[in-house]
Amino acid sequence: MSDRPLSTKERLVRTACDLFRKRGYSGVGVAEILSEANAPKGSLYHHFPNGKSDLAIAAANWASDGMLRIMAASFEPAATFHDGATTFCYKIAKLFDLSGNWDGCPIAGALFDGPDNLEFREKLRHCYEGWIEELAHHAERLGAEPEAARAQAEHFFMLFQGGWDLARARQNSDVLRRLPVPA
Amino acid sequence: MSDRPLSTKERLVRTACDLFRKRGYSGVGVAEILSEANAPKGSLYHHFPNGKSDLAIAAANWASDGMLRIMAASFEPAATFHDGATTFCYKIAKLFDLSGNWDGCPIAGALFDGPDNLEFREKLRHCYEGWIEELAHHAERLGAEPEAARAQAEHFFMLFQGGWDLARARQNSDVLRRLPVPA
DNA sequence: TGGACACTGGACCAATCGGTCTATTTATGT
DNA sequence: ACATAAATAGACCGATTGGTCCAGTGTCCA
Repeated sequence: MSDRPLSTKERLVRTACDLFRKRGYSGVGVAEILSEANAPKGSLYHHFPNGKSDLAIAAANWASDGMLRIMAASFEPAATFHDGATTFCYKIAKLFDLSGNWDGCPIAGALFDGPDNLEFREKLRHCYEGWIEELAHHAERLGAEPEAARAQAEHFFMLFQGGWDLARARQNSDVLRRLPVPA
Repeated sequence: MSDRPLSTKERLVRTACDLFRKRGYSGVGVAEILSEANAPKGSLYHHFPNGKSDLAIAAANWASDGMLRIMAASFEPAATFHDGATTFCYKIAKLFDLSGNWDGCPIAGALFDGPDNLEFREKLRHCYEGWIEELAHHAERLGAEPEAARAQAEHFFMLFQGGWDLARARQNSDVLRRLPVPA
């Protein structure tokens, strides 16, 4: 929570992430990112030689790291996977509310309408797999067999992603809070 | 399965739907839709006076109706909700494979990076709620209490949407086929 | 045969797209 | 103080964006 002013590069990554989450990769122009971040065009192409797509990857990685931290903070103190999942959903729902009920998953926002570059998609897919691995790690730590842990992780991942979609469509996070209901 | 040639309007709706599912609303230009559909610009603005956004709504509605038909075909012969859900997932996975492993949900493709027009989003949200209602209807018909049926429907909807996302990220439909696992 | 209307074809438009390039300012190390 | 590099500032570019407009074509009914 430091208040030190952000560097231009950091500002670019953060605002790009915000905007991509709201309107997707193709839905946001570089001009808008630059004006929102108060940065000139030269800076963007200095820090990210490949321009928009580099920026999108940096934004996704930054957001992915943040997501992994939220996961860790939710699951580490939890007694069961279900408890951790519940905490996690509440945290995400809270952030969703703060964002004005419109921020989507930072990976999906870039992955599904980004450039049809294979390497690009592979990088973002890797973020997803990282989330699932983190979930599986906690599931295993909390008692599940390796194979079952992975299944549990994937299952929760999908439920959570779909819940995010529905919350976005409704502009209402309630559904996220009711997510990990015991069957 | 009739082979009668499609009208220009139908061709526009179908190709727009296909393209939006692959690359999202902003990711596809009208020029590309027109060339893919072999239609001149005049036809588009004749059939859809508001242009791209009208076309997107028509495409989403058309796809939504198709989805409802697949749901009906999957759940009507089913003995339990779980059976119907399994059939449904297999059908969607099959279509996903046929599409080249990249077609996303037709509603999400337009909803999440379409124009920030309120009416537009409301129309697409309505499609989602229609799917959930259809699922809830079958859940109730197959024995669930109304409230439980609705919860079951929403739960499956989210799981399914998230599964679709993951299948897309991996370009592999396997995860869809394993979806409605018994807890 | 002629008028009405649905539809097609495509030229044309201002605005925006992502990106390049160079000049200038700011920091850094000696 | 000076040299070197990092970073900023923004003019400029061709291509593409969604959209408008109108002349032409086809079709159907009077």
